[in-house]
Amino acid sequence: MRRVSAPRTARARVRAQLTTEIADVARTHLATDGAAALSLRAVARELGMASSAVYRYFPSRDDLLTTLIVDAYDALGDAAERAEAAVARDDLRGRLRAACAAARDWALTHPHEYSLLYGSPVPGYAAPETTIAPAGRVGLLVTGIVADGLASGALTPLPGGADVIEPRALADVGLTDDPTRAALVVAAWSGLFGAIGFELHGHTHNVVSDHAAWFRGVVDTHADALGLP
Amino acid sequence: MRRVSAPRTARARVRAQLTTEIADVARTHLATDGAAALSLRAVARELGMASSAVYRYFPSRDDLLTTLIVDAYDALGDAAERAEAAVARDDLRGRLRAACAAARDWALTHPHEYSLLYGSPVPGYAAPETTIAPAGRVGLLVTGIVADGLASGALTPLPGGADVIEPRALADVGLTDDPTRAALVVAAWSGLFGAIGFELHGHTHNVVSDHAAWFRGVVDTHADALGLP
DNA sequence: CGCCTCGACAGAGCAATGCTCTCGTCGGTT
DNA sequence: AACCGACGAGAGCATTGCTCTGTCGAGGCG
Repeated sequence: MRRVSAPRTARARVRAQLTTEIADVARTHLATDGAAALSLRAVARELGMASSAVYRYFPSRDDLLTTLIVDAYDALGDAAERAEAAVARDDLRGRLRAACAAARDWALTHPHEYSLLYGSPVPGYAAPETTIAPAGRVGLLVTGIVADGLASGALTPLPGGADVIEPRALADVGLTDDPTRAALVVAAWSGLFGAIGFELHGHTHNVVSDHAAWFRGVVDTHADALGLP
Repeated sequence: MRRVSAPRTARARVRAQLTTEIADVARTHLATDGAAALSLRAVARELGMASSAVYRYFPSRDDLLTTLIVDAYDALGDAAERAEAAVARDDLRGRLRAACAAARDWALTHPHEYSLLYGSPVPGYAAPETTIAPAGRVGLLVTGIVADGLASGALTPLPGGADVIEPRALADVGLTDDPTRAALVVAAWSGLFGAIGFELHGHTHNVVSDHAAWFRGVVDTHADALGLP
């Protein structure tokens, strides 16, 4: 949420304060009513200010949404990273399980925020540059687990590996010599969020009885595909 | 789209006609502008009628959306079923590949409709009963492939199988004696739409270079997990 | 210490939305 | 032929995002 690092003047300080205050109120509205119902006027009302005053802090509703999106990505990333960090480094499968379970928990506790991130994009909203870095955190986390396995020798590169993954992305995460597994990582990543989305949006209603157990199975299926011991 | 089977009177016929006409215009708006931008008034304008007149045919915007959703589910289901039907019955993996590829193609050609089905639910919109049957068609299709394999002996039931899937759903699709595989089917189903959604919503931007090949890999991973020969 | 500029805010206003209500009108039925 | 009900139009209400104009107060400069 911090917009600028050092609020020098008192003016700037109170401005930063109000900015976060607006974002906080907006976040609660988002959490209770969903993204599409997020009304700038309602936020202003709750803050006791005129709707036009909010525009001094956020040039448009989309900008407000952007900061909420970035915050949500960060919260989700934090949750997953914290859970994953608590597991022994050489327990690759355990790290994946922990990260995935934390992501699911976060999604279940923040359904509307999750939908904002991984559901249909908001109409007329084009994700700006600032969102792409936080968006990759969970993917990076999974990638890191696999990269660790390769580095320690617990995993050996898989054969094949056509040009499905961007070489640039491959190099960034140190998986240049195992592109096949990189593709599997992306598959696991998307499958993970597909499973969470299905549960969240009710597509498994009357089909899955124990969602937690089913999700664990999904994660283990991906762990098997990745060859995690 | 057909609302009632036999329009007896001329009145009923012209009514049915106008009803589908409204839905058709709404569908084009949905296809071009997305679900949230679908405006009842804009549809009425394009049809040259007062906005209030539309309410004689659809009691609310949500009802219009519901018929669009049902139609979209049916179109997606049709596409997948047609593609799958063209493959030799004993080629289980080929059938899965065909169905999945068709689903992806349909999603890429109808992104907004796809988002309406598998993206975040529209705010304040509660999916009525009528949507759940068409929604399950693609899942049923995948299930049918596995069930065929079990019936022909190409597949043998997997061990284990905790109570993760609803017994009722298990019985409905004839997978009572292979609950483990049923859970894998649901996993494949959700993973499939997770992958499509990732591609569609740009989460794999700068990561995946060849989406078609990557998607084939995802499908084959699930086919492997399901044990398809 | 006084002035003055600039940021902050409020309110009115515009175009648009979903939905309701009322009021004519025309078609099909008894 | 009379009538009843479906149909369509128009006005209206509450709401939204966003802009514009005017006013006030606090901070900086002379």
